[in-house]
Amino acid sequence: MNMPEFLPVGEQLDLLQKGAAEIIRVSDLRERLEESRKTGRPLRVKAGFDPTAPDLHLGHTVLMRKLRHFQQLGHTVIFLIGDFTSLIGDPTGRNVTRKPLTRAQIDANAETYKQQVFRILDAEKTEVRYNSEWLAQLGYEETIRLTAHFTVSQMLERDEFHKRFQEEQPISLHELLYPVMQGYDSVKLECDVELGGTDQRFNLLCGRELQRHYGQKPQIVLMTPILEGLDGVQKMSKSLNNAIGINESPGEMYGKLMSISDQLMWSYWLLLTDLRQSEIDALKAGVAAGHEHPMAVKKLLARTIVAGFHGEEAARVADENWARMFQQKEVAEDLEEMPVPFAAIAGSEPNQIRLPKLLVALGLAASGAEANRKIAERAVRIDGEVVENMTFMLAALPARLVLRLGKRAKIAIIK
RNA sequence: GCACAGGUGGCCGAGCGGUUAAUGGCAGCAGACUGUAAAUCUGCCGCUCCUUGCGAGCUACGGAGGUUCGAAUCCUCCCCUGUGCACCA
Repeated sequence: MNMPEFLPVGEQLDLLQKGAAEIIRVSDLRERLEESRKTGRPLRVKAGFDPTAPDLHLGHTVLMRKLRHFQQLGHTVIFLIGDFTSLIGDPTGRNVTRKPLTRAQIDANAETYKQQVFRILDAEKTEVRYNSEWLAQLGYEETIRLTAHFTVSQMLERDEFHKRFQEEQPISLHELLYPVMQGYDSVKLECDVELGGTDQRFNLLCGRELQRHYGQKPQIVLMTPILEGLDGVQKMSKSLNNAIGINESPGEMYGKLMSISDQLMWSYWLLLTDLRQSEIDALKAGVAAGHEHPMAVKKLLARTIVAGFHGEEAARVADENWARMFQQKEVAEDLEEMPVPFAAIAGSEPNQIRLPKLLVALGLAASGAEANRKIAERAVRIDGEVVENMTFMLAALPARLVLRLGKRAKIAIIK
């Protein structure tokens, strides 16, 4: 009989508490960890994900990293895919109720989700579950019993609902059911711990409530902070256009990380790297005292995070390219090349091309009208030279042009 | 179901018959300055076309019709949201 070995509880807590916004409650977690160590039973730790937006960004990884910490300590991590929830249509996000996804979309999204998640979690040690396993079978009768555990005013206490109610914004009835369903997941999975962002607070607590009703010990709730996006103000989100996707190229990731403010850098260190709190504090003190240049510390941050997703070598290259492009104002070595058929951008004369069309084809401008404006604003360069005209004469055909609009640049191969 | 208040560009929010692609603010993009930072200042900020001009055309103020030389603005119907009423007749 060999029981799994667990680290002393104090050490486990140390890792688990790093970067956690709130734990309800720490004393319960300590107790549960002690019990687990004594009996050799790993804790069951759940986090749920709705496979609605299959592209993960660094904001999601804050939670994933915390899950990994549990995994590293030998506990069981349950990656719960909220397929049933998204089948109905996820109401989060206070504007419109999202349109329900089809089964095929959900499956496809769940697949890409898993691929991305397992860049952080150990696939072998992760229990993947779908909440349709039990939710799809719930009849109306059982649903009524479930919802009877909560009152309307309890539900309206949830900040999101409360706010909408105050602002006279619509709240659909089914949206009130979400916390209930999520809580029921915890019951079915017999969770010891559930992780979520601080925005999930209400839902997480519903799990505790329901577990009590079902005679289970209420789960411990660990909330991770919401990572601020590149603007340093709003939460990182793809739709707010302030996100760094985990599938982005090393160069883009590095560049975006360098664009964050000095102040924001510290929470990125805390939430996105494995550096210990004491080490972060030391860096911070160094910057404050003036022996460390903030840019150097930020470069190290960017390099560390990029290395985590793409490896040391890619991070080194990204680092060099960034310096070349922005510090020495040259063109990076590995700019993306894009083939563009001449016919699509041809002007009225032979070998003449229309630049707005080229910029759109390269994805540097969203529309021809925008490209026009940017050229007029002298924001576009070809091979380093500011563009003065809307058209450009090619010397020969195939041509290779380095196009730059603001901080982004691409190489067009025109055939 | 009835009554009332609303539905304007990514968001908030003016305009309530005519130089209105539609005042402001936020967000965004670019330029200057920098450490590609942040802050600040300046410009831009519906789409298409070219002869890039203070050019031409198209589309837009929930939807569909209508009135008018002319409508985001007036009328009709419809859709959507919020609030109130609802029993004791």
